[in-house]
Amino acid sequence: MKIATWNVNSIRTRLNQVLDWMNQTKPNVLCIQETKVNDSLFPIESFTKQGYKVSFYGQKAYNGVAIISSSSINDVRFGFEGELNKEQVSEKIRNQKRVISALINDIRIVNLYVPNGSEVNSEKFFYKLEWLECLYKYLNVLGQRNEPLCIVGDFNIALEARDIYNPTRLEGGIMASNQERKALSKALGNDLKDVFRIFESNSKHWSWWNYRTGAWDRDHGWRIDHIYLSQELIDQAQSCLINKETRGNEKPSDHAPVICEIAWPPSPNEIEEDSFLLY
DNA sequence: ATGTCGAAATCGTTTCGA
Repeated sequence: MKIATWNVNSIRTRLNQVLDWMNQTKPNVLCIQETKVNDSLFPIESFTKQGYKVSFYGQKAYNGVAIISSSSINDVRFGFEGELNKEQVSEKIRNQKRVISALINDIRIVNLYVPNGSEVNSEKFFYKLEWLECLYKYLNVLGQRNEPLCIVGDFNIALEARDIYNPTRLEGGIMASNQERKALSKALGNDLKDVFRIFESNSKHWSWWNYRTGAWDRDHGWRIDHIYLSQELIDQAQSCLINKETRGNEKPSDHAPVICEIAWPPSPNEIEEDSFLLY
């Protein structure tokens, strides 16, 4: 099973690039962020024509998330309020459409667009920290349900020095501050693992290059798009790659897709071996 | 400090967010 995440920076502007990439890559599930479109204007048919189902949670101009899947999409939940009660999610958090989740092949897929935060200690920065505290509560609820978890998205945070092209200069700044890193690490807890780091420990693997400053040409990138898996899925993970070539397209998104492959559902053989190990 | 994008409103240039 191939699960991918991609911040497309407007699904309508990027539609043909996304369809081309899907045609080449054939993901089972593609989670997209920054769709920047009202639900009534989402280009549903472009995906259903290719045999995919689609669920979305969007708004005009900003934000917006969607799940596109070849298997049926079940128990779709919108926003943090899909799991938390109203007192736990403030109105300003509810107003930005950044969270959608669903059960697909018995995996709870969560698609996130974490706020950018603008500058450390700005109003938007504190919004980001509040949002991450909500994420912590949200993932706590999910963790109690015994579903295999796959949390993907644009996290707008590089958790480690090796995830940034110039850590000396950039650590401590937005997307690499201690406050953001601590808040995200707390939200993720101990069970969820960044599947990319299971297969690749070196630096210089990026998923985002700023449109400004010739970042792509200089390879000045950040790895801020992640796929986190709970243990039973990590055990079945086979690969995790960043398709950076899409960043070289004409009129590209500033983000590249990240895709992981998981042997799922596990073969009957493996299930037997697992139960044997219990004895 | 700034570069470039995408979308919306103020409709052709400006503003916001990233």
